[in-house]
Amino acid sequence: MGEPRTPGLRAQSVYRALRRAIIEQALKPGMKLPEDSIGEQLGVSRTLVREAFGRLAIEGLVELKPNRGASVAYPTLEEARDVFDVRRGLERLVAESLAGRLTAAQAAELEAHVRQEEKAHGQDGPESIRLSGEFHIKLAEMTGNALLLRYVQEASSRCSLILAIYGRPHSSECAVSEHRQLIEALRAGDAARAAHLMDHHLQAVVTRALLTPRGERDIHEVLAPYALSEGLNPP
Amino acid sequence: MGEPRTPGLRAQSVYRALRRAIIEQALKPGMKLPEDSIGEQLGVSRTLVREAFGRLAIEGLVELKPNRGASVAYPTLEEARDVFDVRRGLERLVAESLAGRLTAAQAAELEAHVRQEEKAHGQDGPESIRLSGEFHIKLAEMTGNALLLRYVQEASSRCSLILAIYGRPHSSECAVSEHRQLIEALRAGDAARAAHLMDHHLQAVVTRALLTPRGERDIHEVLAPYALSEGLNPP
DNA sequence: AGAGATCGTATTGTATGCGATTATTGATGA
DNA sequence: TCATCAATAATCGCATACAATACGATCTCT
Repeated sequence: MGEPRTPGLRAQSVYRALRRAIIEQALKPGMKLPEDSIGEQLGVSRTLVREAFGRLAIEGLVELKPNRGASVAYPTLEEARDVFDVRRGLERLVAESLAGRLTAAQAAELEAHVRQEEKAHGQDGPESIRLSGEFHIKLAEMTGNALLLRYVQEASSRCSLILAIYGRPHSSECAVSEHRQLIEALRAGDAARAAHLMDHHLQAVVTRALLTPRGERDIHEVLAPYALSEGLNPP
Repeated sequence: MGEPRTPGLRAQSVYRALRRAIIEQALKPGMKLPEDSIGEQLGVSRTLVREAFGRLAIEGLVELKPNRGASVAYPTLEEARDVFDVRRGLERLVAESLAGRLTAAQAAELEAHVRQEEKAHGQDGPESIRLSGEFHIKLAEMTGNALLLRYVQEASSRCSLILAIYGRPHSSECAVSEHRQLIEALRAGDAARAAHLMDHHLQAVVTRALLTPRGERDIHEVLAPYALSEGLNPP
């Protein structure tokens, strides 16, 4: 009836739904994802759910183990570092591509966005995080490079997952002032400075947010300190 | 009987087979890929073929149009530029990550590889192209960054496809001397110089190889000049 | 009581089937 | 002769069906 009859669209919908659910932590890292129940929940067959899992696995949002099904990814700290490193490289490229090539309209849009960020800075609900993420996506879009955009989006969503696991509770991720400086450098056409700013900005995000591992993966890691404090000797 | 009984492995095999076939141009850009016949050819059902198509589509090696099925991707020149730009950014990151961190064994491996390239330089069969591609993959592997490796591989295979379409017939892609210089900079731990060399190396690849569009997408473009020369007036 | 074997159930991997959409070919009329 | 159109065949999107595997509970034997 009201269902989308367009082919391939339902597959896309399933993918997007799961993606959002993971990023917003409705589905928590490590959580099991049975094909059956999810398909039922979403009103599609396992086929489409599997298809979505495939894409999400490639993007690093779900883990896919043979004969054991899918679960929300739980990146290790090492993987987290890798992702941030790549993201820095990609976004530096964004900055370089954009330096001196921003139209007036684009610059205005970015500044409007930053003003929004500033407004949302007080309450640190998910709003603030979402906005600072979108700033980077907007920049990537403005390069006009579709592949670059895709990679930045991918890295960005993985970062969300990572911060959900290892991030400090109330780290407001991106400092608004850093975004402002960046825009200024882009306007001035100073590619080197823009790249440098972006690099340090993302570096700062890491050190601000990604230091304290909280919430551990499995019993082992959780209990290890207790065992030690009792003089036990776990394998 | 001899078939892989391991689950998920056949899916992987289909993906790899198609991927290789595309990169080696056994399947030419633009070629239609019917699920049925390919599955039959490979001895699997359409399901697995579709799965492979999905991955390949994400990687930009096949195009997937709704209700029209899959075909080998035929990147536009603009997309080609995008891919090369991103690749440059990624490999620059590779160079920076590796500078001053190469073990003796790694350096030796790279030099051995370059010697092989030199040897194969005379005959410019697919051997030479494969080797110069593998050099870059090897570098990415040595960073130990799995995501970076994946992106470089992806960009690299897309570049193969692009060069197959737009590349000059006998451009030996990578100059061996440039690879040598790069290794030297990495050894010396000069990150800036290594990044710079990599950047210009890839830039050089583009200008050397990617200038003349040859081989057109469809009947239209192929026949247009003939039509004109005969005074015909196609729409 | 505890370790190990056995069976049942849940879930995955892959194939197949059905309806829908698109391409193609042959027929018809201007 | 060329364009238009209808019927047929090919192909796709998705759901379902079936086989294989893994997990858990019970049962047995020591």
